[in-house]
Amino acid sequence: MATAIAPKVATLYELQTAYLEPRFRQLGINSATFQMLMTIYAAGPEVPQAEIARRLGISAPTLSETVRLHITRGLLEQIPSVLDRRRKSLVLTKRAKTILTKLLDEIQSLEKQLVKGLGNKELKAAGSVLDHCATRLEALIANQS
Amino acid sequence: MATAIAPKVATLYELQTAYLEPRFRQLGINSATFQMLMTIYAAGPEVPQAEIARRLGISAPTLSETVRLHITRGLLEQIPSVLDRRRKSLVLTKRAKTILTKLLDEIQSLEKQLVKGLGNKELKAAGSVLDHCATRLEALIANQS
DNA sequence: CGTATGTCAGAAGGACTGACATTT
DNA sequence: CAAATGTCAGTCCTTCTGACATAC
Repeated sequence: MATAIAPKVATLYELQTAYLEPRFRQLGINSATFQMLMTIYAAGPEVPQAEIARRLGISAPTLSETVRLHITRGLLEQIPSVLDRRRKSLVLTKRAKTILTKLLDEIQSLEKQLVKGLGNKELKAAGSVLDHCATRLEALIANQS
Repeated sequence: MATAIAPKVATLYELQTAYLEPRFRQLGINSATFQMLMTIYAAGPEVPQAEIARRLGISAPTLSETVRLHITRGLLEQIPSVLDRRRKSLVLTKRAKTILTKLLDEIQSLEKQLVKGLGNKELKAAGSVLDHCATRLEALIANQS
């Protein structure tokens, strides 16, 4: 069991967080904000808040509160939907997009640093193993919830 | 960049958490408690709370409060140290050790499920890649803090 | 009418900083 | 006396659940 994957993944994840967190803070956000902005951006404006909350794994009131906070910070806009007047479209401001771009650059830079010194072949092999594990786990979680 | 490691690590870590969290809860604890108990157990009784707090990355008052909480839950004992009367030794109760044993079993079971269907060779190779990345990142973080 | 959407109100958990008594 | 150890007090942030108005 010297080659156990799970603890190594946990360790590496924590290191990644430790590396990225100061960079997030320098841009005035934290990783929760980053995740929310990414999710909203990926979802597009017609996905209702309830669905965004579900994807983020938080409650609707929590997202509501967080959205309000980020509107005052100039990162989000909330526009009444024309399709369904109960809904409010969430849109990233220009400033939010700029921040997101910089963070994605940071993540790409992290990746480059990570794999420096590794061959393309072993990288691909490791990626396959991680994908395999993720697929196995997804199935496990789905089968018992 | 189709083989980027960092996001795969993040995904797998989140899946691991999603898998383990219900098992933690079933035993009446959360992952923060698990980490604390593991750290205390690994440190032994003569390591002062201040050092435990440092290893956990939390402040001394926070640990103090958490310790108090876990004493009332019957998971920790706090014994005045004979070496230094300022210090208080932290010791896991029998119940805490039982819970920890069960959780370590769960983690081992997770690992077995994860790697099912993978060869020993590719597992070892993937482990090496993860170790390599962790080492690189540790160096990066150390060099700029 | 029943359901979906977003928000308000109140409460709980977990973390921090600053001040402090005790011991080294 | 200065430093280390653990704790108290007060505060902040984040999240939750339950209740609610509005729209479908």
